Amino acid sequence: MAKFEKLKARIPRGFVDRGPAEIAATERMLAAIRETYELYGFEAVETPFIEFTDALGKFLPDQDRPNEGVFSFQDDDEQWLSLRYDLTAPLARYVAENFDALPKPYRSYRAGWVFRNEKPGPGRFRQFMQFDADTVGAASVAADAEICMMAADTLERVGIPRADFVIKVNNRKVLDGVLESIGLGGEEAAGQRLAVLRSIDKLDRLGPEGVRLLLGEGRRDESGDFTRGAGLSPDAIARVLAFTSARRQDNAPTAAALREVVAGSPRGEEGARELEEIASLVAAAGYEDRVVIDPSVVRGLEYYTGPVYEAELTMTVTSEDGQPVRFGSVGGGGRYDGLVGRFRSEPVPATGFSIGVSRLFAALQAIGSPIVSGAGRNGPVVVLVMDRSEIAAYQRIVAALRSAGIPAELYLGSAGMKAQMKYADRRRSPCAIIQGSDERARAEVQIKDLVEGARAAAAITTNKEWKAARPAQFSVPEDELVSAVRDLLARH
RNA sequence: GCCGCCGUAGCUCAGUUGGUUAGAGCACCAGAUUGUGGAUCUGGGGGUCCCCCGUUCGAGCCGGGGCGGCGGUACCA
Repeated sequence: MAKFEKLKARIPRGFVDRGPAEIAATERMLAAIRETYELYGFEAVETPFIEFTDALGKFLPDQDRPNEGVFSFQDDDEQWLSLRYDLTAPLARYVAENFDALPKPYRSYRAGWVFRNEKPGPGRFRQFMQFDADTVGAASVAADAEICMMAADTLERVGIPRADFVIKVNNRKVLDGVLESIGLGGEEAAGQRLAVLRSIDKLDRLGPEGVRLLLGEGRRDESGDFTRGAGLSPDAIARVLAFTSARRQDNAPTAAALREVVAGSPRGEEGARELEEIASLVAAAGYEDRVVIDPSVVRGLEYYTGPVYEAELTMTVTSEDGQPVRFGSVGGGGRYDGLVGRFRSEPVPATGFSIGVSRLFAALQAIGSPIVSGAGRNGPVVVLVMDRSEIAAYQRIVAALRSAGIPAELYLGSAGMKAQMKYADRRRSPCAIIQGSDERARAEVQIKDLVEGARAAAAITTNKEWKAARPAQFSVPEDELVSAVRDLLARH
């Protein structure tokens, strides 16, 4: 009866639990990213998970669908609050609110969880972590170039070889120039412009032919679903596709080709000039092999106003089931000159970059980067309980280990010795401490080296032998316990 | 949102044309060993066969609806 009323233990979809191994590995990766950002002179800042909904640039939720895309709720004074869905909008709020107190340009980084109320997919969750760095108050493309180079350094620092990634750079102004040239310049074409940008954004997944369909009439996918196209003429489609494939062997010829494509559009020409400048800064610093102008990069977000970047992993890895897997983008960013200005009367230029922590982590695991695949840490030394009446004595042993800085715990369960050994094994304990009445009478303790013991077990076949051998177990006087354990830890 | 595939033990799955009390491997627990993690052997716990309705003498299996998972696609401020 009561059985059927039990709550079912389950996690909401799009959310995941993480165990100690993954947490430790992620911490190592985050530390490497942080070191790189700090090397470039960025400083930490932290903002809360929750902001006023309007500060995030989101329209207020309406009655029918209060959580469309973002998790939102009303405070007791009726004001709408939301869980942040990226780290950029909260930064803009922070900078605007503390404008006078911050040095300009303001260079800051932050890592944190963000939330999106969307359908989860492979590698897409409703809670995930981003690690951002932004420069606020610098209009110069030198700031953009620096962010790109830092992104490259970061990927290298976490263990991705130079040959296996590329930081792609494009410029929204150039895109605008192209759109202008095919007659999509005016206000009334805004919707169509967006459709074109979205189509281009799918180049890596659908290829030029898929994008051609999306730019024109529309496309039917394998599942039979139909996506309406942008409705461009064949001529306009050809121009857009020509633009996206304008990438050349090196940055200089690519920039020259782009300048040609946007000739006549002042905004487009400005964008091309900016890309040329970024290219020369990148070349001067020796990053021209990793930071590459690529006109196919768009980035879906509307708030970008100038250069946009995307960090892409180029290597293929074979997955568990033998399928080749491409990782693609693990981060991106761009210039968003209008975002802080929403809160202030004067315009505030800003540019920044965001790493998708979970995706980068998955990629690092797949390529076996030592930063995430290093052997799991040892657990604590486990002190076994042989006589329940002697708990105080065991507690003294644990305390002695702890005060020597050695992680240790008293077994607090109720099982017998065999189960306690299994417990220690499962905790990845380096050793177990055993003191029964015999040892106590002699003021000794047994130390069982579980790491060495596991090694010895391989050669033992019968249980009788195993028991008789008591591999890797030795006895020491109580007052030598700490130094003996310390020696043991030093060996493993 | 739309399209497709799939829901049987903690996990991976088997389950005959609809027919008694639904199985296996792994995992878990215990014993063989008053006090020793592996291996081996023996035993044990664990299932509203996703849910509801229907067809039937009888449903894990057939039909309808729902829910959930996975994949694709769209959206992603």
